[in-house]
Amino acid sequence: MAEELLFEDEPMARQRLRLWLQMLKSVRHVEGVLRERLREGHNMTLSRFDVLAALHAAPDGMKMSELSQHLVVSNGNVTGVVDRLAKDGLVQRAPSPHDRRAFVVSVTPEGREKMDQMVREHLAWIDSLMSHVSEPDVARAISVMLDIRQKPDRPSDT
Amino acid sequence: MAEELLFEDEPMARQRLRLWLQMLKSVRHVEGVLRERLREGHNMTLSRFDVLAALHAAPDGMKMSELSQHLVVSNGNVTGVVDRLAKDGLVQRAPSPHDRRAFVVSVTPEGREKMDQMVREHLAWIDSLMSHVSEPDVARAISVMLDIRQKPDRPSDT
DNA sequence: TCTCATTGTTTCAAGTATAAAGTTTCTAAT
DNA sequence: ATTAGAAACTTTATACTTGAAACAATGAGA
Repeated sequence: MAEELLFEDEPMARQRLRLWLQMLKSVRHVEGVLRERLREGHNMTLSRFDVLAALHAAPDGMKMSELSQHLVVSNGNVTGVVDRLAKDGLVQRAPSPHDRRAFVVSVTPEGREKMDQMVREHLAWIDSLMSHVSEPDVARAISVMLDIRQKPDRPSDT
Repeated sequence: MAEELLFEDEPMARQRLRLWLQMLKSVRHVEGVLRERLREGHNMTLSRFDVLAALHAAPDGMKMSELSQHLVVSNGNVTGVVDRLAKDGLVQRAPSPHDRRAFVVSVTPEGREKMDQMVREHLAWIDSLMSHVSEPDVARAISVMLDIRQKPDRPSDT
């Protein structure tokens, strides 16, 4: 079988692949650092923190489905993490007043108190981990991340 | 307790946090697409693919520990994934000639044949998913990802 | 040679994650 | 008012992932 032509510009494709691999590595690196510090300092896991942080920033709570979309994880995942957080008294589920299928999850006072401090530390950790990234590079990288989530216009994508 | 001064430049810290959150979302988005396509098209999971791809690019194989460092995952994780890949006949473990504690893992002929095609498709998927990111932005973003993994020089980091 | 901290790997328990299937409720169009 | 389809959520099975503990092998220094 002859070599098929799959790419208009293969060097460009390879460069994009390089970016993808570097993104993966950097995300895993930062996650590792965060995981360790949350565990050591707060007896907290990263996925619990992610859920708590989203709720901490949402004064009126969020629906389960809003949480899973915001965090880009499955519904079943959110169900499990919220279950554990609720068992620890850090979040609470309330029936949605408008939709009897839905729940509004929110941080409890205890959870909020814990998070006020943790969110602050987390911000400092991220700032420090990214201290080598300059202001214009941060802005540019944010816009690249947003571009990646645009729908692709290439035919090879469904 | 009075508000402590934790940041020289809090707006900059918040901007870096924004970047971090966007990185997380984009990585999870791309992972979701890759996961689905690998499952539908090749009955393959993403973590198995990641290991296979690393080995596919390493003609002489890799040690377990090299794999876990390269992929930024734990040793125990690699042990499990390699076990499953070996059971499926896609990779093989050989004792290291230089170190009796170590194994050299490599792709089997069957694994290589499968991967030759899959790697090509994977490249096309990534290229398509990132088609909105221009050449200079890709280059810049790669360098940002590398910067993130430099040791931080700020005091708040251990 | 002995010793001992380190390295390479596996094992295990607990937690995280997905996909698919199931339940209930909602909505829109008859 | 009925009904079909979609949406919100949970449940289940399976797989992944980590951190810590265990073990053997290494290597550097006494």
